[in-house]
Amino acid sequence: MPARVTTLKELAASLGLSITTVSRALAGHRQIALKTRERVAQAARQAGYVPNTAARTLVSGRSGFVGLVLPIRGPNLVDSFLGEFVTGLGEGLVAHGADLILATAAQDQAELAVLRHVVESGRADGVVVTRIAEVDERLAYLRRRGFPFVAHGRLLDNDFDYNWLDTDGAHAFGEAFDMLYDLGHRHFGLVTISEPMTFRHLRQDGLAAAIARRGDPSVRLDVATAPRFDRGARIQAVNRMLQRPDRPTAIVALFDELALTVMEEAARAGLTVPRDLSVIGFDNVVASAYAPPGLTTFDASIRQCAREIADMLLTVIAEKSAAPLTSLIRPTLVPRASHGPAPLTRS
Amino acid sequence: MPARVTTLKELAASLGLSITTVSRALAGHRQIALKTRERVAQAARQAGYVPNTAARTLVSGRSGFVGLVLPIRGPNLVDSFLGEFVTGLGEGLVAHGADLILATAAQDQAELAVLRHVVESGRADGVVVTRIAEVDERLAYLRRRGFPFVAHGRLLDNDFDYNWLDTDGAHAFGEAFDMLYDLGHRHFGLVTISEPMTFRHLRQDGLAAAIARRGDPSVRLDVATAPRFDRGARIQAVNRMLQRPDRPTAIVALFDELALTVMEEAARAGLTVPRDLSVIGFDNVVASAYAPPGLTTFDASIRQCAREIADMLLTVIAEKSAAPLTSLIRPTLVPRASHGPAPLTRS
DNA sequence: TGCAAAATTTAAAACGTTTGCAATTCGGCA
DNA sequence: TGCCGAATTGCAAACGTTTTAAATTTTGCA
Repeated sequence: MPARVTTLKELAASLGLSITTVSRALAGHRQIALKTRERVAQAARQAGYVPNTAARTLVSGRSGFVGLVLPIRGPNLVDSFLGEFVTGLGEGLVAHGADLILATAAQDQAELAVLRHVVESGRADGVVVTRIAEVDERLAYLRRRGFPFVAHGRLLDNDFDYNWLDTDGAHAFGEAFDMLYDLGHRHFGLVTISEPMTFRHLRQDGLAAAIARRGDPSVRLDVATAPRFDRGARIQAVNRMLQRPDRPTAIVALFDELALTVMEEAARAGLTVPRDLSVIGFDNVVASAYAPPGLTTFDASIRQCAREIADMLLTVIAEKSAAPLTSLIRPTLVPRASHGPAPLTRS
Repeated sequence: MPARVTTLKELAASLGLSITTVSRALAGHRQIALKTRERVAQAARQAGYVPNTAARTLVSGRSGFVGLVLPIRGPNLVDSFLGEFVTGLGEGLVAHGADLILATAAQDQAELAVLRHVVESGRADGVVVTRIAEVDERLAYLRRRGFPFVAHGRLLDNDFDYNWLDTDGAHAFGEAFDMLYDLGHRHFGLVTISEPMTFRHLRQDGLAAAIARRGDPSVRLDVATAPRFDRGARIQAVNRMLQRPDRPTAIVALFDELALTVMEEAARAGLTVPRDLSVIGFDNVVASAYAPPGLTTFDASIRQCAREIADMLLTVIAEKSAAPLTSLIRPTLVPRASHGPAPLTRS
């Protein structure tokens, strides 16, 4: 109720004890008499005492925070990734009394600089790194620095060990291929992005591996690439693929947003999904359930992954053990209505 | 590059200066010789010096953080609200060198307790409060405590002054009514929630006011209410409204999620939107663009609002002036294909 | 050259907590 | 009653920074 915060000194004075004793009593040290501990706990509760984070951090070297550098985003979010991710992290952290710090990278500012600032200022005991790039200076920095972190995603080469959790996109894309192949499709399209993120390789490689496994030389794969945030270019790339006389009968998109574009453009081109064209996405964004005829996609359960990432990170922070934690989550197929048998005839 | 952080003491020692001088030089105090300031800045840059947040906070009493208590959410997020809101806050904060702290309320934990903890621990210089309830103990606490905050949303009664930013839902719902009335609709339905949030009143009152303004006694309004997170109950409530022989010809939903349910159930009941039924939502979630035939709704530009909230809060923190800041943002109509003329005949 | 004023730098306290070590109190036994 | 060890409590340092007040150096002018 008071306008000022209660401090340990005040609490100690009101109890006629030393600061040391009160501090220890609240921490539950057994060397403090049980009766004293109870008396202190009672007084602290009544006074609404909450220890000052800055002071505690300063002396203990632990802030109780985990950092996340906010991905710089385009003008419009089209999915709930960030919300789910942050919610999941929060859920995982709160179980251990930790909280989340969100550091935003300003427009002109490199994400690495923000990360460095978070780390060097001692704001956080560990960080989560998302959207892993092919050459990721953030991971290199954190490793050099010996700072606890967990990556959401992976590097392509495993030059060094680190903690990561990734969605098994390779497996999903293989599964998508197998399903489509069994439905008679032989001519495939992949819509991907030009940004150097590792997940595009992992997923594309998973697709290629599944094709190779099948060993059918009649299988063909076309690839369309466009910048992630350039909607115009994306539409162009999709249309180039759709309007060729020998267009694919099945298109796999790197993620739902691209798949939705494919469905929109297919409709505009007079194609009926899935009769003329099968489309499969990845992420299971909310809109994928609403976009007619309902997009078949994979659910990566972001929130759940984030929760596990939080757990991993807290483990890493607690015991700076050498053994790197890794986790590969298999996404689940969400079969809706955008895939079907390959069209029988083709000119 | 070093594994340990650089401290002010080390920096001072390496420069042959006192800690005081280095601190002041970095802060840009004019009393320090220009040449010294430059020399210090150079050395700090090279050493990668970043001041320790805990120490700075402890002595200055300012953490440079703004707090947000994460709304406890149901198992599945259906929109990107949180992501947009957090992004907007981050954008607003980073311009002033502030960052965001996200505190999650555990399942069984009251949001107020988490808020109290954030405030009393000195983690944050101010907080943002969302989802204002009819009787909101958080606002009461913050006011009693004299702690800087900005509310996203408003209380119904203006017993005391506080800083808020709200979307003008009342105006939007009035606008929706006017548009539908002019299209010939006379029988309206409102789908709302049972949770005691103030925005449902503000929007419903806006609708009622518009009806009253029109002064047409033939206008009729039915209201369906269901718990926010109980999908089953919501569907039931919607169907009760839809399956009455004299169902409304136009339904306004408190927000898009409800409107999407209305459209789904209407389709299931064999009704064609907008021929048989007009539907209007609020929020402009991504799915509303994809749900056939395209939901007419209002865009509240969450991200923009959040950015302004951040600005307001930083102002409040900087100058604890008495004048309360308030801002009422008018949402823009996003006309899509879910509204149209009232059906001509009715049994 | 000397002295006051201006310019520049520094010592030390403070912020609120944790913790190593020392001091005090207590109970039991001779 | 006196003493020892165990139980309990307290002193003081430390964490890294900002800031007040004071000390030191430099400059300008007689």
